[in-house]
Amino acid sequence: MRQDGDLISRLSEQGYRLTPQRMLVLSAIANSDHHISAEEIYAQVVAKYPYVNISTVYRTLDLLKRLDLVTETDLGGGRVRYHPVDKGHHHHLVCQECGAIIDLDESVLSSLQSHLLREYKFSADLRHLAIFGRCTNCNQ
Amino acid sequence: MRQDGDLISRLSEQGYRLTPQRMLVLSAIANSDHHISAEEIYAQVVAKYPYVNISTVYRTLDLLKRLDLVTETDLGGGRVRYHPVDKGHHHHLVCQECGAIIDLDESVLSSLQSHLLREYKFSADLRHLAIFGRCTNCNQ
DNA sequence: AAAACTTATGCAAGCATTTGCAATTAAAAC
DNA sequence: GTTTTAATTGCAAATGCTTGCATAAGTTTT
Ligand SMILES: [Zn+2]
Ligand SMILES: [Zn+2]
Ligand SMILES: [Zn+2]
Ligand SMILES: [Zn+2]
Repeated sequence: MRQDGDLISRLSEQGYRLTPQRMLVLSAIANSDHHISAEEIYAQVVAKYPYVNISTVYRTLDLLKRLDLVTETDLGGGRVRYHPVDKGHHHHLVCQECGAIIDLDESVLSSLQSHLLREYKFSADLRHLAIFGRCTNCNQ
Repeated sequence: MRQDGDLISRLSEQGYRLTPQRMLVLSAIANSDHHISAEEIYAQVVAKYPYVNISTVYRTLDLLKRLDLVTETDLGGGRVRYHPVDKGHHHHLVCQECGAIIDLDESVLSSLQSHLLREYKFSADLRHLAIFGRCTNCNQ
């Protein structure tokens, strides 16, 4: 289990207030090793501090995205999932049929990244992508 | 302006009913050359047939996706957009800062596609993708 | 330490999309 | 051509997420 200290210090360095709500959201993200959803974060936060509103959770997530501290990825299942950037970059293949998720090293997309930068001068945000499709089993 | 005949015949070939609602949704998609949203489709449909519900539009879009006749792509702006598959494959680079959209030939992702198939036996659905990031102007 | 200003939160309403269910419509069986 | 069965729709409610606005909490200025 990791500390959430680095996330928290990054926040205060940038001049944002360290409210109890924000600390709890940060904690929930930093201490989760899978890809956590807003509702899971909210449940953890509310357990310790009952008067938090889910919109505060979403606003904190928004802030963390802007500061490049967490990524937001649609892995299917109707809700978006969050992951701390400093826990390492990778991607996922998501089977639309059975829901299976295959993990991918970040290097798989690095040649695409540099191609887009070279040919289109476009700096693509490919930090934590989900690519949908069909796995072997489900592809007939 | 294209005919919607091919979309319609594909539907009936597969044993689905050609209800007025479906015909109007199909028409709206086939006759739009940009990437049309559910609400734009709904507006066009309602103009000709006032008693249609937006959930029917969404259900028809769902059907068309399952039959591989339209793609659904998030190009930003808070609503998803639809495009007929038979109007040609391509992709987009979407600037998160200014909203600019750069068009991409489908070939840009074909080596990724074959890499994923070869190495992971995963058949990725890369028919109409939006890649987010920053354009030259907005990248400092 | 008040006053003035800024930031962050809670609440309620809103938005895009989905879902459950009962009513309608069409196709199939008799 | 009725009855039976299946597909499709409309409606209302639900879901995940966002936004506007007034209150609250924290900072800065005086
Ligand atoms: Zn991941
Ligand atoms: Zn699968
Ligand atoms: Zn397109
Ligand atoms: Zn831009």
